[in-house]
Amino acid sequence: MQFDDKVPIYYQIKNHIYHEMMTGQLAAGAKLPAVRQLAVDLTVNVNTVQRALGEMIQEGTIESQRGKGNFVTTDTTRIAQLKEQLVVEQLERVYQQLHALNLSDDEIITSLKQYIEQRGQQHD
Amino acid sequence: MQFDDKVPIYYQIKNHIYHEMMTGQLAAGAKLPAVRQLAVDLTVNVNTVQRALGEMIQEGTIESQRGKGNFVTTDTTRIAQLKEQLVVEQLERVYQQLHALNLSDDEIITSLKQYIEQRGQQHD
DNA sequence: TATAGTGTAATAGTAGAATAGAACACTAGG
DNA sequence: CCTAGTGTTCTATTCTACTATTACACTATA
Repeated sequence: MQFDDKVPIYYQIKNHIYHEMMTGQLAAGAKLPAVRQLAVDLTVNVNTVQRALGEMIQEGTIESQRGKGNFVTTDTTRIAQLKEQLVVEQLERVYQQLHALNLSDDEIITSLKQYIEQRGQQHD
Repeated sequence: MQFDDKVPIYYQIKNHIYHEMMTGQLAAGAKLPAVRQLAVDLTVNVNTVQRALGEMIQEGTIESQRGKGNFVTTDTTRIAQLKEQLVVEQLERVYQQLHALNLSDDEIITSLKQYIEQRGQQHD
């Protein structure tokens, strides 16, 4: 896996797993790959995986069963809340950053629209 | 100054200075505060300031004059390009992140609009 | 020419992230 | 009961960001 060295790997692993949860690759109640397998897949150490999972267990995002494995919570409401929270965090950050670059509210929206339009022409 | 411990301080200092350049607090050709003063203002070590400035000097964003000080480049085209680049970087990142959370192009734009609208009602 | 203000560089030490490796605890199935 | 698969924990080590401190190089000016 590709990592941005500007941000801790364990943090990026959390986002990676969130991604799979939100896209349905990891449905509610699903069993995650074994920590040692995850470590291999992500080309990362087991302890780093464990650190990421540890935080997600604290959050209630996943549930750990010793000897069995780690499982996505079956609480779909919890997952929906999590998604909303993650989206808002992203929006807050980009808004703050673009505002700091002196873009007005309208300019922020417009520039995003333009970016997506141009992107649509070139890719996908 | 407030720092996010998920990203290197020297990196956040660069953004801080970019911010002041884009908002005109640091106009083209303007002299930056002395590195030791910046260190005090940002409650950070001189070497950390120097690391941030060093990268900006490499970029051509600021110019260093030994014994005199550091100055914002007078090349306004360069500054405009930099701003465009920084904006696009932010857009790319938020697009990728929200896309990873399974939001469609339209949902991304809509959610940003909603966020800004709600924000406008509560703040400022 | 002396001094204060500036950028630059080097050293040494601290803390946190990440790694490697081993050991321990629990579960399921033969 | 044994074994394989699982999560959990611990120690030691490496690397990088950051800090603290000092010294050096250059500029302007009194």
